[in-house]
Amino acid sequence: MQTRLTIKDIARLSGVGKSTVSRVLNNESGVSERTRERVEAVMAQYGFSPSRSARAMRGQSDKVVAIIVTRLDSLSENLAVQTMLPAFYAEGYDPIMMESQFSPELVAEQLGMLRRRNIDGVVLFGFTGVTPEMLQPWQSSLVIIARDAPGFASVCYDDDGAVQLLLQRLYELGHRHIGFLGVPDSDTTSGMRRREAYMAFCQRNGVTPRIAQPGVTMVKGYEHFTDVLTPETTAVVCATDTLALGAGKYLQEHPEMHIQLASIGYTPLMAFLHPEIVGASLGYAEAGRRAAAQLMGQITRQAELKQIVIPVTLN
Amino acid sequence: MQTRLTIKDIARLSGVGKSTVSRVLNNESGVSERTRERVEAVMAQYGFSPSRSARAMRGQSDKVVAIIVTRLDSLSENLAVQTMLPAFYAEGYDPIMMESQFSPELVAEQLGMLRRRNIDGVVLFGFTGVTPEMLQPWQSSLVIIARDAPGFASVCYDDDGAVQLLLQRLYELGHRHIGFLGVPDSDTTSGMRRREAYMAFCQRNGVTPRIAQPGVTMVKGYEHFTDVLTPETTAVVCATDTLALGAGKYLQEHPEMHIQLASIGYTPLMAFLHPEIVGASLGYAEAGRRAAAQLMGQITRQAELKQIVIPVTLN
DNA sequence: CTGTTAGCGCGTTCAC
DNA sequence: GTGAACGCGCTAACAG
Repeated sequence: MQTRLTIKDIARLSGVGKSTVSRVLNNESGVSERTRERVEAVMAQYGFSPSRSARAMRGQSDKVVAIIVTRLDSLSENLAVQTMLPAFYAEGYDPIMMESQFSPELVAEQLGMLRRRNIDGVVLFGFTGVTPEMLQPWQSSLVIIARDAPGFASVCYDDDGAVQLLLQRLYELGHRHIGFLGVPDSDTTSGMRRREAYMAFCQRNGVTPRIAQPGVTMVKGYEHFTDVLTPETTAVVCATDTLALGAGKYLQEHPEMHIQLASIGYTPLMAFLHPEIVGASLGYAEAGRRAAAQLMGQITRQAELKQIVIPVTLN
Repeated sequence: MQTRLTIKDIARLSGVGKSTVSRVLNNESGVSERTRERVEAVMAQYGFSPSRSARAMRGQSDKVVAIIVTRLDSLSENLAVQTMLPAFYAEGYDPIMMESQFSPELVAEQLGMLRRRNIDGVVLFGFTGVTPEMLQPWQSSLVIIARDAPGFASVCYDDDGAVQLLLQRLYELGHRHIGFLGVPDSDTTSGMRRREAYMAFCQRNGVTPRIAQPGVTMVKGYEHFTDVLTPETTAVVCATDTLALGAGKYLQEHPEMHIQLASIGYTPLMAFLHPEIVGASLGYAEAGRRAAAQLMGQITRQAELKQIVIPVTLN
């Protein structure tokens, strides 16, 4: 591997000083149009690109951000990451990935390591157990997704709106006895918040609530589907698509039941297996875009720490 | 943010010279036990960690590797990445992620960018269209997964073995008329290779082959499932779990058919939806581990470019 | 407008 | 064994 050429070489090759090359590189003013063009031509010709490490050492930033997902095989998070990556690359930032596995301790450790590495920013997929304290050092260079924390930038999903949207649709379709298959309250957003939104709707519309919060897995959805059924029940809202898959399997095995399912989260898999389900999309892709944009704003322009809520859409 | 302390500070604080600290840092010999301990104590006390950028500038390596997945939402690839990440972190390497979206052009572009960035190594999830030529510059610091290329290190799945294992099992179960629902030959491994393995088995065992290769999606599996059926057919092998999900749905809607499904790839989703399916696991997690180990070996110890094949297991 | 100079934090000779 | 000096590629301050 031949030694890469440096800013000095470019300077020599284009007959100028190093600092002029540096100025051109950073689009600084104070360089005549002619020299700028000449230098740029030489750089292009030799395919020159400055050493990241050297710049990082002078400035502060090594232009690296971290994305901490809860689980690499979480479909929803992947959809968000998918839109994040190009956004980061477009700004010249390298995204490194980590997996928190829903462990607050692991996150604390990872954040520590990232701080020592002098990383520029972090996108963290939140979950129950991450406390504002552990995020404190990152306040100005962190965006948290799926959770909000006071004083931090965040991109959240509209749990409340999603539940309302689904219930309203079911209501319009004539359903008056609607059960709710949910996640335990220990999960703030997908658990408690969605349940509360359901209860609020019931109260407003004189619907008798019927709730079960068995867990997060397909199996739980399958086994506890009947928990939310009364003889009058004609529809059930599932708090997550995973639960909905469980419920869907139960219904498939009981074709006589004719219960309308609704679900927060609508994946291609669900569209294929259960096209009849009414689904609400939380806008993962959009969340990724917004999170990346927000973080870049904070890093490069001290943008204010906004709390963003992604609008829901019905499928 | 207060200015981080440097090797110089540590030197001053422990009453030695910079180079001694440097030696301790790199575990070099030629430092008395006493001073080493003293310096290490100081480093620990102040939580010192050397600047990556500065080291990168001196040596070659910035200790960054890239992982190029085809799609972020590919479950199989995620399982491999999941085991890769800790392996990289354990060696002090930061893994940055990219998505190729099955586009050879994109990969070429990404590899170019990575080369300019002076990245240490790449794990590439292969697919049809990536040519050895574009990988050439990376020969010594690349591991390709799911494809093999002559002269490159690779970690491959045992397509042949998986098909054989499944067919053999079905055969043992008494099935003699077994169809094959596959992926088009344009995909070398999951398409052609698996089909050929099927045909070879049929030939050896006097089974009449019955093949369809409609595509890769669930919908294709669903719509073309009947293509591989004859009145005698009692079992069907699906080349991928995605196809199997499609076929499974078809069977669920036709409970009278009683056809035994078998599939390459066995996910929790499938275990839940279709526990009756005979599945072969390709060993994604193991592949991730091996790939990371192989790459680290190549980078740090010029390990030879091995072509690794992960053994299949039956579920 | 442009070239020169001085470091950034670290690794690497060299002398001591 | 250990420290002082030098330079990596780049940016920032200062001269011209």
